[in-house]
Formats: sequence, structure tokens, C-alpha cells
Amino acid sequence: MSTPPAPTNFIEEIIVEDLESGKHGGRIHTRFPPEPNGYLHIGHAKAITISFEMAKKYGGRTNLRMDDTNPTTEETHYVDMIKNDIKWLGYEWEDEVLYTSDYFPQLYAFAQDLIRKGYAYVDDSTAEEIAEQKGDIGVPGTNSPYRDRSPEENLALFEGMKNGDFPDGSKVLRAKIDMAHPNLLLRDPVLYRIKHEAHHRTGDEWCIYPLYDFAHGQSDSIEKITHSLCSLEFRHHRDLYNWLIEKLEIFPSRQIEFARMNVDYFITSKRRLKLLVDQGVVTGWDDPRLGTLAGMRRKGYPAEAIRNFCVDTGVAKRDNQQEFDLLEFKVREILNRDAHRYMAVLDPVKLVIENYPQGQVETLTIDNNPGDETAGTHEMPFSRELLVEREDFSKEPQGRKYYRLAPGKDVRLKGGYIVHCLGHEEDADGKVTQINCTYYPDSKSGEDTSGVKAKGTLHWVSAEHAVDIEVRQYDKLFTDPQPMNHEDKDFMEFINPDSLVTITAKGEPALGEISEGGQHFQFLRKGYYVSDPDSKPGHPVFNLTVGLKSSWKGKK
RNA sequence: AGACCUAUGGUGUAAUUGGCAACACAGCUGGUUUUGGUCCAGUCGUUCUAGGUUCGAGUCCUAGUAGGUCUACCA
Repeated sequence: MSTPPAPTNFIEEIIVEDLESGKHGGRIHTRFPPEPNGYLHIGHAKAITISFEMAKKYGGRTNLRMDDTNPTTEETHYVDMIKNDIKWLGYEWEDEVLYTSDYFPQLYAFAQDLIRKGYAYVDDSTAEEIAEQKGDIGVPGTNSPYRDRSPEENLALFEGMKNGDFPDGSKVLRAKIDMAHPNLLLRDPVLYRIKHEAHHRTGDEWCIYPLYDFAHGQSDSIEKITHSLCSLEFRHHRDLYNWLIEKLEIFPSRQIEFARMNVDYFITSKRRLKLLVDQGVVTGWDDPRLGTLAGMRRKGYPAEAIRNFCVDTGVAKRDNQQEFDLLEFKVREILNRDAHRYMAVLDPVKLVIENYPQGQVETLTIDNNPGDETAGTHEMPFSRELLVEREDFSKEPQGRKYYRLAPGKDVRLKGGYIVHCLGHEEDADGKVTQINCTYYPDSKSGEDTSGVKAKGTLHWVSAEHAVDIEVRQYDKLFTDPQPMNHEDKDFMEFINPDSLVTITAKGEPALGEISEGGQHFQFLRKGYYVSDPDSKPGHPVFNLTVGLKSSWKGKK
């Protein structure tokens, strides 16, 4: 066997150790176990990345398993969304999607085994009574009065539970461990509860359902998962995970916990996400302002960028808070490489080239990506009347490092000519209505013999040929990077009122052809944009993915 | 308060397992550029505290401090 790749974090160190010691015959098998009751978000992306990449790196496999043990909250709809999101992220699971619910018969048999061995009992206590029996942190609990029922009686009662002889909440199956254990989870945890409720896959077949602690580890074991990776809050569950594996004498999967990733401006709490959707703060679970996979996809974040972000932020056991800047860097990194450059003027003002022939239209060739020769070119019309960005003109520029339009300045129109700014016209309110220029006929891009030097280059569109495009200017959803970390204030108080500003902009003609979502562009000098699924023929819609980085401190 | 986990620049992650604390992002300077983008160069700044072991400690030991997790018939 060849030597395994060098580990880059503590989990990989464990994997390498296991590989070298020949544990499980050198087999590596991980799993991602979402509960199908909500949408996947950036935190899940981290978990997915860790489990899938780890297996990939060490020649292992990864299962996708729906952890569907609670019929009350789970729906098939979510299963479909989850599968779609994971595929989009770029991962393929082993074989078919697996379901914890497929193991219900096996889990039931495990429970019977536990009962026979004297490690579990049926308890008639109410939920409140069980809570009381738990004791408290640092205070031992008390035994349930039903704790010492015989295995025979327990077996019969448990079967009765399964057969629907008892109403919801009247009985539970509990592990018999230690009511004084310092880990509260080992104070006779509930293993099975009665729920006369239809399950999204097993229908009415069952009226008892296992709880997480009696389903998750057992499912890992059934699938012979070697390394079960989960987040830190499950640390205390590991003691129970191991106890059950030991008592059941089943395949010893190993649980390893890592710190989950937090990202500035993103909320990952299912409850809060739902609140934002229900209250109409955002338009849905796929709103581009949310940290859901569906939202980030709609915002134009490439899957590759999200994967890189998750991988490059590493794996450790301390709480972490990732800066939004890094995520945006990862997004720009991919988009700069891949996105084709087009021109769109967000806040247009007319620019007239006085010495350019009336009615003349030239077709100019624009590089799709100056950093990638293979990306090709596209054409756009140039004419006497153009539209340029209002902020690219100044009546009285401040400072000598001003490269844009101002009286007396020379500026290159990207892919076209250099123009000389003469002045402007304005309305009664002092608002600029037109910029007047002349152009240097021998300064055409690619064949410039004018000798004129223009420090600035601007984007533009031909007024006559430009098309209306709907542009959704997204900004961060919150005004605070960690809106839920304020003890005195609710996170809803930090909603950014300007997180979405919708405008009608002027795009170059080619943008008018866009009629479907998911196409990435760079609007020259403005930012990266993606066409939105709301786009219709004749009505293209673009979402701001991320702005271009700017080192210009003159404005904004 | 019991138990468990964690502590390295502004953020995050490394450090050949006891041997010159590095990489990325962010910030700041400058250069290139038909995007004030990209790219390139430079720069800023770090081992929670106190003891101890050792020729030598971010790493090992002790004590403290700080943060996190745990008392659902949720996962």
C-alpha cells in the first residue's frame, strides 16, 4: 500500500493513523446525515465538504443518509432539495440515498436485544417526570419507579408500544445506565417514543420512532461507517454513542467532532431562517441574501468557490467566525477566471460625441476575458450618442488623481475611442443631463496612432442600441456581522433596509438575449452579476453577486 | 455549580510532534494594466496568565483566567 497523503488537520491525522495501523482493513467510509426538515446552508456545506473531501483524499467513500426519525417535521420535499444542493455543490454519494427509516426493523431488533441484556426498560413516567428524574448539572438524578421491570415485561410492553396499544406519550423506552452520571445524556436517556403519526416514507407502518441517540450511531454501524464526523455540540453524545455500540456489540464506528463554521452576516438557525422567510424579510429560502445553498447559488456564488472556502478555512475544534471578505474573495477568484465581461450602465447619463458622424454605427470587438485568450470576443455597437455612468463624470474633480470624465480630461471608452470632455449640460436642479465630448478618430482601440494618453477607461453603451435590464443590487442582509450575538437586542433589529435595491439599467445589446438564470457575467468596472431565474425573454434580470474590489478612495 | 471541549496576528488555519512561529484573507505602500479589476513587489502584526521540566517550550507538567457545550418523548 502506498503512503497516504499528508494530513492537514486533526481528523486526517486520525485517518492516517488508522490507515497505517490497518484498522478496518484500511477502509475509509464517511457519511453526511442531514435531517430532511429544512434547507441546506453554508454550515452544512462545511460539513458536507469535510466528510466528502476527507473520503476522497484517502480513497474512501461517503454515504448520503437522510436522518428521518421524526415524522412530525420531515418531508420528502426537503429530501429532493437536499439531494439537488449536494449535487450542485459537486459531490456524489455512494449508491442510492440511504434513509434511517429503512433501518426501523433493525433498530427495533437492536432495542429488543438491549432489553434482553437488561440495558433498557419501558418507562410509564410522563415527560415532566422524566425531566425531574434527570436531576441537574452537578446534582444526581433519581431512578424511575419503572426502572426495575423484568426483561420479559419490558419486551412485552415494548411490543405493545409497537403494536399501537398505547397512546402517544404514555410510555417510552429508556436505556438503563446511571441516573447519577456526570454526563446528563447518560442518565437513562429515552430511546424510543410513541408517535401515532404518518412518516414520509414508512407511512403508518410504525407508531414508535427511535430518537437521535438510538438511530444515528446505529445507522453508522449498520453502514459500517468508519469515521462519523459531526460538529462539536455532539461531543457529549459520543459517550452514549460508544456505550450503545459496546452493549449492542455492533460495528464500532467512531465519532469525531469538529467546530462548525460560522460566517459573518449569515444566519444558520433553522428557526431564524424560517422567521425571515415567513415575515417576508426575504422572498424565500433561495433569496440571494441568505446563506442557504439555494440562496448563494441564486446570488451567483459558484459551487467551486464555496467548496474552496470550506476547504481552505480548515478544520479544528475551536469556535470560529469567518470573515465575509474571505468568502467574497473566493467568489471573485473563480468569477474573475470564468465570467465574461459585458458592459452595463447602472445610472446612465447621455454622452454626445460632437464630431462623430450623425447616424454612423461602428461594430467594436470586446474581449470576453482579458486574462483568458481562449474566452473569445463579442461585438457591440458604438455611435454618436452613448450612455455612461453618472458617477464617472465630475464638474469639479477633487485631487490630481482623478482619471474619469471632467472638463478638459481625456478618457478611453473601453474598446472604442479616446474622448475629450468639453463640458456638460444640466437642468434647473443642477443635475447633469448631458456630457459633451469630441473624440480622437485615430485613437480606436487596437489601432491607436493618436499618441493621446488617457489614464482612465470607462464602460459605456450606445444609447440607441442599449437594452433595459432589471438589476437587483444585493447587499448584506444585516447591518451587523453577528446580529444574533447581542444579548440586549434581537437579530431582527439589525436588518439592513437597503439589502436589496432594484433598478433598471442599460445593458449592451447582447444582454437583452438573456432569458434564463444561472449565467455569470462581469459588468465591466461594476461587479459580477448572474442572470436570475426570474428572467423572461425580453426581460433579463441580473443579481449582483459581488462587487469588484476597488482601491480607489476618491468616492464611496 | 458538576463534567467535557477550546485558547497562536484584525480573521481563519499551520508549525517536520521539544529546535529560527508560516500561509491565506483583510489593512497599508508601490509597480504593471485599454476594468481604480486581475497580476506583481513590499509592509504591518501573533503563541491567554503565572510557575515548572529542559541546553531549548506555541508544543510537555501544575495552577489560574477566558470562551464554548450539556439537564427535548428535536437532530
